[in-house]
Amino acid sequence: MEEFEESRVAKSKRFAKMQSLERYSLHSYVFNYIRDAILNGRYKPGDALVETKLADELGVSRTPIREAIRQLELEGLVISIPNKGVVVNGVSQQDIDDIYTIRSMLEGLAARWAAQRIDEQALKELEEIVELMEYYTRKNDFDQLTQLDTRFHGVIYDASDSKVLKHMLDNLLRYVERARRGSLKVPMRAHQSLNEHRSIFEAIMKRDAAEAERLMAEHISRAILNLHSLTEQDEEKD
Amino acid sequence: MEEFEESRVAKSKRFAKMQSLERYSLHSYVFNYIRDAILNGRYKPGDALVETKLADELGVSRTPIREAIRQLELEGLVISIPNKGVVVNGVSQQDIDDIYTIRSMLEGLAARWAAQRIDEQALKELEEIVELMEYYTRKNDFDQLTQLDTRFHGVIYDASDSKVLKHMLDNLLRYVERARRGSLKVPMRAHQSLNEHRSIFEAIMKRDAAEAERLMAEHISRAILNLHSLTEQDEEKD
DNA sequence: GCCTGTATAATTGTATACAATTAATGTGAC
DNA sequence: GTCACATTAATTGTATACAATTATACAGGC
Repeated sequence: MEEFEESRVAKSKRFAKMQSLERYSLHSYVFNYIRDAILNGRYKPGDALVETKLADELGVSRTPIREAIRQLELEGLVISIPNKGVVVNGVSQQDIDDIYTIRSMLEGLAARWAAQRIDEQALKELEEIVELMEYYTRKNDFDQLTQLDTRFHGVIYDASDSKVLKHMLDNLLRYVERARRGSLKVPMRAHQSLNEHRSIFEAIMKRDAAEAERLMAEHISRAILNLHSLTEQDEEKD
Repeated sequence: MEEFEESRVAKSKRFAKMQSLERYSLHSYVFNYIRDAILNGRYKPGDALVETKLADELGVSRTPIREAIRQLELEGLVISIPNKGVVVNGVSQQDIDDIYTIRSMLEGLAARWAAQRIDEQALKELEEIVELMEYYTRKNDFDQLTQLDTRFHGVIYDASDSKVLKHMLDNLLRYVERARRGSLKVPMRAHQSLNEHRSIFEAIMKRDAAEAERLMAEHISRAILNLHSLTEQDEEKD
């Protein structure tokens, strides 16, 4: 009896370690695991997700697996057929293109509202970010630039002061995260991107909502164009 | 032993009855139940959602409750703090306004893509819907009109041929469902709405994507304006 | 062969048991 | 009184047990 108890404790310790720093609950860990697997193409569209197999694979019980699957279902990453199972839905290139089109509109809206509502402190933060972007663009530090890009847009989301808009944009970003990472890793695009960020910042500073919206929408559209030229190059290389 | 078994069977029969025609799983039933309670204001922002209490209230175990809560969390309707609990987030009037603004953009995009991609069959279906709308507008049958409105937009979502756009619009519609129901229940608005629907249909038929987008965006914007004038009237009444 | 029904296995759906964490309650020192 | 600390209760997190449904395999009839 005693041994059994201890083995359970040891088991739970093992997970605490596995999750390392993250003290989140298992279902969020499972959610991220499966989501990444789908977004990275390890789980392919049409693949069946069997709860017991996932539970074995991740070393957890079915309960957190199910919780995660219910969330993936809502995100549209999997499709669940009651009493039968769930299959991976995946994200096609067409989906990513659509997301960028949608993002360009919604980011534009965020910039418009931000221009109307931003306070001095957030404005100052934006300015700092742009300055740091200049610095790291000169240094070709793409990791820092990607982080700053995320922060720049994040500040604007917050400044737009719309819970729902921020929520939607956060979700969309997660979908294209992988695509985004590669996007800035081209010096020319980094320079162009810097100029666009500066223009957007200036429009917001001048409280020119229409201009901020236009520039931001263009900025996102250019990002997807850049992404296309990248993948075309990759295809040529292959 | 036998009695125990039977009581369990009886219990599950009871649920089959409770859910009546719907053969969905309990978690989806719970999800809808809590979502409606939040959207209707029965559960107010800040309220704590305790799993055991909900389980008692709905006569189910904690498992489906948890699955539903995880989904509500992703929708942003509740906020979950690990190991502490979840609190209702709710949907404010500002949120609804924001959703309409976002919807006007995304519905516009859907109309644009629909104009470019719709096939003859869907076009015919749209035409039929508009004709039925004329009929029921004359008859002042608001329930039928609301249904037709849903169908009209649904056909356009499908015709836009974008999985992600359709998914997002479906979600947005759920949020404002309650607001929408009241919207058409004013004869004048119904007539105006009919004209707008006809114009949108014609633009799509002519494959005029830009015009379809513009008209649709305006259509949704007018809906929220109409909604505002309604609530103002209500406030005057009180 | 191929349909059809039937037993069996696999899988999902739900409930419950137990562990871990957090909230509350109470008790003694000062 | 109130602070600190221990104790208990309430609640969430996870695992497991069992029920219900669906898929699979197989035998017999035609």
